[in-house]
Amino acid sequence: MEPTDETCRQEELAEVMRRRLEKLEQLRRSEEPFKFRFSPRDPINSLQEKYAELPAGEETEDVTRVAGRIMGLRRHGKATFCDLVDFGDKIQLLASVDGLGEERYQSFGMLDVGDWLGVEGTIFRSKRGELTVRISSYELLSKSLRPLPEKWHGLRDVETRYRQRYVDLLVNPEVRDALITRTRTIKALRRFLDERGFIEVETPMLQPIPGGATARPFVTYHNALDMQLYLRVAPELYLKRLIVGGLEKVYEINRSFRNEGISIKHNPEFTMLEFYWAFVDYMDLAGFLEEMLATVVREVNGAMRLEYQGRPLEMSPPWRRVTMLDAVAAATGQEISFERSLDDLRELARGYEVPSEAAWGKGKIITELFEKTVEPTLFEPTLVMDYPKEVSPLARIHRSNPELTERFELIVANRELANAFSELIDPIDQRERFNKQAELRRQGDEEAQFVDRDFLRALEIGMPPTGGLGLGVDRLVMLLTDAPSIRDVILFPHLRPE
RNA sequence: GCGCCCGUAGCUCAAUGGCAGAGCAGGGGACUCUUAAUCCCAAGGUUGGAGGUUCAAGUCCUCCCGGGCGUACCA
Repeated sequence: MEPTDETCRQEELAEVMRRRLEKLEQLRRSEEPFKFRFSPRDPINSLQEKYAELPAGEETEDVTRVAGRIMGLRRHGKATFCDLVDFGDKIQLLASVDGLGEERYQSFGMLDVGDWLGVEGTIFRSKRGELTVRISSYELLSKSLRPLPEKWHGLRDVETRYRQRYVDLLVNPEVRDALITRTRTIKALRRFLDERGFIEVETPMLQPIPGGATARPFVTYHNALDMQLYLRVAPELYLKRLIVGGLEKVYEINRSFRNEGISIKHNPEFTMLEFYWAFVDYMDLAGFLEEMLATVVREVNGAMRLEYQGRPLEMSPPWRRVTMLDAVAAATGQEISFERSLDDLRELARGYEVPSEAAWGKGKIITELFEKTVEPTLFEPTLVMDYPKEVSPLARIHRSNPELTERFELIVANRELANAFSELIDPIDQRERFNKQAELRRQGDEEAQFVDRDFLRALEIGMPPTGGLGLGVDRLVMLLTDAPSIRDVILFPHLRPE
């Protein structure tokens, strides 16, 4: 983009901007309109706290320096009230001929809503009860050239909110609140794991073989190495290598990328927590997950009861546990087991508008039936236990049923929030599972997993019994912020270029 | 991908197929405790883009661009 062209075009289009550019030029003749610093200063929230008890109409001699963005101007001839905001906190300023003198008051009139301003003055509380700084001196810190959205209705246009998140953040406080809830959630997760001896690590996002999830990857290219690379769909296989390497408790909170459709629940890049813990199995993980989320919800939300999209959502453990087979049996009123024939199950699935593909086995059909008939009914937290082997190529075979794995998912508000299993540590079995996936891939399944020979080599070195868990952080934050869309908890959701 | 809906001034929104409007912001003026300040005046538009139907299109039709929701794939 050519800045001059863009500026000229704007000049023709927007009178507001043309006038501000003129002001800027005029200012440049007497001062630098983009200052280097304004320090020291008092944060506005600290002043609001310090003077919370100051009664209306009461003056102080206390001198303060504050800096922030002008979010409102109310001019009354020889006095002007001004709303100044820093980090979301507001304080009122009073500029007057009395306080500034004719000349400085005159040039105060050059300021616009949106400008960054630094002032010095004394604190008082106005007759109407507003904490106010009586300005004795001020300086423009940075000139704003574009107008902000209307003060009352704000910025509503969804597209503009996503594209110009910097404006959205200024005028829609709930965006800032959601962002803060997000960082508090992630900090609470970190603290919980750190306190229990987990080590945070970072593993490759650029991977020669994308593994750890059944999903289509993004493809990219490394010039110097002349090779294709993939953006990771999960950190799983690398974290498990670390377990092999003797790091017995590891976790990573970071982005993964999946080349799939965008929806209210899906962004192409999303944040996942994955942790791996040696010597425990999936039953241990189930209890640990309950404790972890209970702790996080209590820390971030205060109470264990949330409200999500108009419905009460009780997060207190213990959560309901049900096996996938029992859940599907209950939903269909039929006995669900691997004793039934493939055709039989296929016929049943058809009855629920689940058209099964030729390559699907019994496990896949049952899982699809689950997603169609059960998942939409699970609002309160539910641990769905024992997923079929066919759809779980990295999970260990169930100790009491070879068709199943020791795997559970946590479903909350009709969506998958976490996924965990007793890890498959048998290299011979893992090789067979990879080969099966490779076969599906040859048959055209683009989401089937790749054979990762180095990962197999790691398993052959020897991996201890391990439990591993992945948690969708964005989705957890959605619950905690009552957000209908994942875009509400991601600062810059993916959009097509303007 | 597919289906439905939306796109009008900087922002928020109006306008039976019949002269494109309002509030806020911005401009000029009055005003020294206001806070959605108030009052007076003036200005602001290629109705997302390109075609078409019509005496006449913001409005109807086709295509394109962007967005939202649903659906499919998935966490």
